[in-house]
Amino acid sequence: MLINLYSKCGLLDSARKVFDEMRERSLVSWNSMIGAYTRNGAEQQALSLFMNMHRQGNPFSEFTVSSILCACAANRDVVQSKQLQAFVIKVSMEINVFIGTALLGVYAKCGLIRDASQVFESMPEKSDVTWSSMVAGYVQNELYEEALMLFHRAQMMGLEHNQFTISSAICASAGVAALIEGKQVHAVLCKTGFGSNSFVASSLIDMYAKCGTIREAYRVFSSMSEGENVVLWNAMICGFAKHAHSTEVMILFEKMKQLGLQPNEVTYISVLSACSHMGLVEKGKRYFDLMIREHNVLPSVIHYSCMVDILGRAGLIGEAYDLIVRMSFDPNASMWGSLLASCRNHGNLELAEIAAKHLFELEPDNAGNHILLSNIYAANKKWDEVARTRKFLKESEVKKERGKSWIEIKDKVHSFMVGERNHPRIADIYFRLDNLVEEIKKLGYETDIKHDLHDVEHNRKQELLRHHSEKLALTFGLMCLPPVAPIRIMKNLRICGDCHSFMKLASSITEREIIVRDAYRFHHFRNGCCSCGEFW
DNA sequence: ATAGGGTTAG
Repeated sequence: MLINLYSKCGLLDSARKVFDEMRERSLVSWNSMIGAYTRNGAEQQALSLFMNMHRQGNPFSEFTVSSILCACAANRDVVQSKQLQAFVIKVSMEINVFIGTALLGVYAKCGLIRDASQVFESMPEKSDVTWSSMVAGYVQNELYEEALMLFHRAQMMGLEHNQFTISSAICASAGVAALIEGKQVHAVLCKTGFGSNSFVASSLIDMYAKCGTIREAYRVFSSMSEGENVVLWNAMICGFAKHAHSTEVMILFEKMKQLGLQPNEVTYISVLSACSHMGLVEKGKRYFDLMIREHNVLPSVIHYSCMVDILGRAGLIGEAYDLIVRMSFDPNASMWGSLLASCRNHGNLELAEIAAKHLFELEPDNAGNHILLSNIYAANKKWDEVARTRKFLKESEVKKERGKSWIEIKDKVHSFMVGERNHPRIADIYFRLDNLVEEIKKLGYETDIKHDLHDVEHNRKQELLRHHSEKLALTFGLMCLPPVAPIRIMKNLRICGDCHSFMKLASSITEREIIVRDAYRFHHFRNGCCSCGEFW
């Protein structure tokens, strides 16, 4: 059929011309044309053609409805997806596998994951696509644990995994940053032979990088033929950037250009963020220029955000502010946040107040911004302002997110929070941590309270800082892991300066490699030094 | 004949 031939080549206009010139149109002709629009990203045309079809009194089938559901998924419209389900039930099509699968996909894409899972569980017949759609749906909604549970459930039912379920499960492992899960899925993958699939491989690279095992990520990358897939390269470059391996970022970037691969907007995000983490101002400016002039990539708000970060961290705060004002986008919270942090590090009160004013509007519930500004006031000895912030925070509902760290030991994840004593071996952990602190003090370490953002009294502050969650996780790692194993700790917030100094000294005194992933990136501590070179 | 999954991003 000509319509399908044209639509497979992406020639929608030609397909439509054939459709319009047909003297008689069967149900299949209508379905083919609607499907052609849906598959080629022309969802609105698919919908309006369906309206025409319906208005002219033509009958429709399950084929028509599943295409329409797929077209509507792109709209991510909550009300519309509910209406669609009502429609599906009205025309008694809910037991069709294709329709059920498409419907759960629509719900998942709208964020209605409970509805998606209800559709999934109530389907009398499920195909492999139904299973992979549901696993993917959980991943899209950041419910990684549930995605992995469903993946394992499929396996236990004796269903065979395909590249779709596997790549989603790998993404889920990356999402929880749990190496043990990721390795399990990788083992499943090895038995299937989908390892050369680029979707699978790029999520695998990303997973290993996010789990703190950058060498393993590189091994996967090297095992792939040097094809022309930009996403594979982006995943690897991004991994190196997260791990502060900026030399490797630059090398891979040059190598991909040599191979004739065009870096795209994602490549440049990683390259620029590598520059920002390493304090490479001139290089950053050069790449920003190269991106526009040589690779025709229009800088997005994210690229500008990276540049603001590069300039601000280097102390060029005025220049960073000018860039925010000059660009044609509305500045976002992360940009103002980056500027505010730079103002604190380089002591610029005037721009700090401007950045904070915007942040308070954009993120009224983020207590961290208020505390950051208050710290800047304190550094400038503006005690009235400090007291005002303190009072505001006490009276308002805004709370700082609590620090949490976790570590994988064998097949279990152990998590720690300041002030919480839920862990079965907590007394022992505190005892050993206090000993470690005493040892490290002999090397000249002093608890440094200026890094702490808690709004509490000073002596209490010192006590909390002493037991920050990453220190608890480290102590537990030292207690449980074999002497040569690197200690990998994950943390939900940015690591504070005190813990950073602490980790450096701890890596030297214990002769261990310590890897801490904070909210932004990885720090590799070894022999008293950190890979971030104090830029973070 | 015509239908429903998956990758990288501050």
